Amino acid sequence: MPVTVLLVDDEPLVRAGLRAVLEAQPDIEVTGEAADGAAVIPLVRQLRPDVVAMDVRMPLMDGIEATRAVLRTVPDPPKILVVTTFEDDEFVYEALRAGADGFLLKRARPAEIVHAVRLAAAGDSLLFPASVRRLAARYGDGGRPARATLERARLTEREAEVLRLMARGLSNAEIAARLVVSAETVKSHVSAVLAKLGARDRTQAVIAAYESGFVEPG
Amino acid sequence: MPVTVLLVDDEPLVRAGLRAVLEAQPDIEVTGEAADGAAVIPLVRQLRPDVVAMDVRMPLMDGIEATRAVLRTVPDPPKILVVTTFEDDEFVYEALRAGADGFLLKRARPAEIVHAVRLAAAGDSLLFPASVRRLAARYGDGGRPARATLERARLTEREAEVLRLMARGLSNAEIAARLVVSAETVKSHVSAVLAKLGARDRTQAVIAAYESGFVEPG
DNA sequence: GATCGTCTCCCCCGTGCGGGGGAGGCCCGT
DNA sequence: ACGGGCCTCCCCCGCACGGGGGAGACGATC
Repeated sequence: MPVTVLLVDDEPLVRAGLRAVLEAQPDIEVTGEAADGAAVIPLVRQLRPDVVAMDVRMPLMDGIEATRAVLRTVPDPPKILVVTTFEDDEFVYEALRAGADGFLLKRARPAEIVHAVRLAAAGDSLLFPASVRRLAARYGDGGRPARATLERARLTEREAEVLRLMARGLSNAEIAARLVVSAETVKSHVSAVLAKLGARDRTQAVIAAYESGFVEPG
Repeated sequence: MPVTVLLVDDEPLVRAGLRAVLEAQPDIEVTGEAADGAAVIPLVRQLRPDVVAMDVRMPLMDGIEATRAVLRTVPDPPKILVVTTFEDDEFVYEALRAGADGFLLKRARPAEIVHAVRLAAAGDSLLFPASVRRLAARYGDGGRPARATLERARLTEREAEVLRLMARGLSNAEIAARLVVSAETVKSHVSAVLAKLGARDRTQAVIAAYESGFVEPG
């Protein structure tokens, strides 16, 4: 049986885009749409979708409020994916606390969006971008347990941290300042990252980070 | 024969939405897509669409610049509809001055979007929302540039080519070999790219390329 | 004709980067 | 208790990188 999805966004164009992307998949079915969070609860009760794609910024009731409302009042609630334009740490944490299961970045490629919906439907809540995991780890009780392991590479924790900062354009000196270690230490980590990724320089490493999904655009 | 449309927006989701809305019409055909204004001119020359749906906010080259560039360099140019999220007076007036033929508001209903495209294709340029006419009336014949628009990243053909190769991890020497020019020439282009993108080094430039959709993962 | 933008090539020069090698402290697991 | 990752820091060194200049050739535009 297919994964059923409810779309909640005040912009018809975004709804149309999500519908087009999702309905291209044989195993995903968009069973309803809503233009505001205020309309979500009755629709969820009626349609009982597996996943709700929820915009954050809506006129009457925003996505955070609506997420809280659904999770508070609906028994056996659907997975909720928050649709965002930017990775805003502030509101990402709000959504996390409200109980959202993941994010759909508007900048993401269709395949990634489809993937996120499938993951959410399967109960897998590992689809948070890096910033969310950082926040979840930092704030602790935010909701889901934080994911520490990154199986994508055999990078150590520290090396992954360094790679993330490299992928944000920081120099070795800036990374050192950020991590409060010496520049020599950063150089060691960078060299290790390059060796493990088979990259010749930091640029190739960053490319690998993007291509592997280790970091995501947006 | 159908109305042909080129979609230019850095968000794949918006492109998918426009495509879904427009292709539902038998007399409208989406013949191409681009993720940044920098890619528009060659595409317009190649596809010769009737209408271009142009986003305003794009990383490398914004919709205003791209609109100017198209109208300045392409003979018998297409009608250009600027896609906006909000009715931003600033953008609206800039777009107007750049020569845009109309607007597509993301909040608009599909029928209105379709209507706007048909009107534009028919050469009717009366499809500005009320705010635009207000502005046009207020500023009259335009006694201002006012805000000196800082030169946005407007990459030349060659620079874009170099950036693409940078984003594939090539060194200056390798790019030189690929393009059959000297390494000095490549250095010149790289410096120009860095300056235009506001990047400090090639790594930051590559990051910008990914974040803007100028290159895409996978 | 003059001007502008683009592409091409060259110089010097400082430095950030990355390789190679080594080393001490720490917490694991066996 | 011992080895093995991991993180940390240090040395030397070569070089690609990038900035700041300048300049000639070509085409398009004015």
